[in-house]
Amino acid sequence: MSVRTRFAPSPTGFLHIGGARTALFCWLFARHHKAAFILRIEDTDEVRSTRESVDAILHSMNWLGLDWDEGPLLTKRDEGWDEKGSHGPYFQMKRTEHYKRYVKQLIDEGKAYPCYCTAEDIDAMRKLAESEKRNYRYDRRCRNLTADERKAREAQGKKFSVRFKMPEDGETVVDDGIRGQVHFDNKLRQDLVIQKTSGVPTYNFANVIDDHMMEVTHVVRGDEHLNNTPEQQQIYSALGFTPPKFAHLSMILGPDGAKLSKRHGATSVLEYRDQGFLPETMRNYLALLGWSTPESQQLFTQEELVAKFGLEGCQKNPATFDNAKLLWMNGEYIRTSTVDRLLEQAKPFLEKAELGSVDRKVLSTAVKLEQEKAKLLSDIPGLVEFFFREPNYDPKAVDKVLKAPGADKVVEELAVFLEKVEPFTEKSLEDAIRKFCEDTGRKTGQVFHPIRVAVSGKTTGPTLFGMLELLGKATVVARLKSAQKLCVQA
RNA sequence: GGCGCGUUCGUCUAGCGGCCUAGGACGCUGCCCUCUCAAGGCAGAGAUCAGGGGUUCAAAUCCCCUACGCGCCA
Repeated sequence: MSVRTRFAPSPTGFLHIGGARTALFCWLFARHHKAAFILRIEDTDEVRSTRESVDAILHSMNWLGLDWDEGPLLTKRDEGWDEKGSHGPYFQMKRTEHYKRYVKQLIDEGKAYPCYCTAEDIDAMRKLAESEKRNYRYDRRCRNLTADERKAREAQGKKFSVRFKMPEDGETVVDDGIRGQVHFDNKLRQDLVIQKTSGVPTYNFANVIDDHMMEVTHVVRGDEHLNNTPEQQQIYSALGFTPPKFAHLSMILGPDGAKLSKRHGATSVLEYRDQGFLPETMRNYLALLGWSTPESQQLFTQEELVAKFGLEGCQKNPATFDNAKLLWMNGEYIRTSTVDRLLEQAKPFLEKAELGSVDRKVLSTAVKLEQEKAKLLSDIPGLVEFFFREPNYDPKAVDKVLKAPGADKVVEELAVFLEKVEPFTEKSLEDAIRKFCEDTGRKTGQVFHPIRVAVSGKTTGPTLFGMLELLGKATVVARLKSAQKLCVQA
């Protein structure tokens, strides 16, 4: 049988880092096994589900390069999303008839039952248990009602939820792909609600029906679902379905050890994009959060990731998200990226800095000169800006370098000297300026630094002569001249 | 509170009974390279493997208990 797997997010918010990590692992698992990868939207939370969230999830996955074989299409139309795949629909709210059918089947077979207890009833039971210092567990008072008793309640117009009958003894063993066998004592389990009074199925039920109907063979999901798995497995067998293989991923924690959340700063995938991270960085970094190879390899191409990924390498304990390492990795990817790709990825940032329509060739060379310094795509505009407009003189740089003794003379003399350098290229500039140092008896540092600051406004920057060449003679000379007034000591 | 999961450098991790005086990566420190900044190279600090009991000739690795963290249910 062919392998099929899925990612099944609830559209109750943007795709956060934890969700993205789960999506990535599902996707890697699928691609590694050449399996079908399904994207299913679990929108049964009528209150919190939004269309914006669906959109955000779709676009986040698309940005990360996680493509799916079945599920909603990326672009939304007025009436919703078109879908692809033969096992749809892929929105749970479009599948309610199936859930109802199976709920009915379970009731008819005596494997589930209507429960007429109201929220108040449940609350009272809970309070009582608390006052008696007992653990609350639904007392199953509706489990064995006779047909007449049910009729009577319905005649009173009582609404009901539907509960699944858990076995009263024995144990349920979950054979987890990451954790191994996990044993659960059936006695201690609840009769899970599978359909709410609204008629909408609960997560744990819809999930089972869909995974079965979509012929999912492997479920890779977050740790928070491990505790629901015994109930789900019992539902599978009550329905005569073969359960899929489960694998539960550990959680991702914030720097303080608590589950990663909004108060830790950026948590949405798209926020990382907007900060200037490359999708390949996110993919690579997230893959390393809870997964590793025996060699502890750090950097992977997309293909390597797919080829090497496996559940064996997955960590059981939660991982803390580390921004410093993420940043390092992004620098790594920026450095090894082609300039063209960088330009394309940095486009929104360049446009924002009004460098969107600047000479492409100059920009390309400027980016190449500065590439190794950028940690974020959003660093790029600031690094190349001075090639296109008058520099912002950093006061510290001016104080330290231009106001240094003798700097004024250097700047003044060079404005004249560089006028004569021909051709105005990196190589001949270096030769000429070095010779200038020699002839005037100056150390190279005494000359190089003032030029740099006069021309770029900063003490840091790319290789001096390459920078001068790109700037061009006219600009260089003009800036040296205008910088002379900055050299005057107060 | 019950149940479940987890615990190796600050962080991500390697390790599946002897190769461990615990390896790699990020970060940190220093040196080298050098026109600055980066990048790169080299070196270094950093983990009594949560604690305690076993099992074994031998345990980070197997078993038990405790502590702590997290999750689910309530």
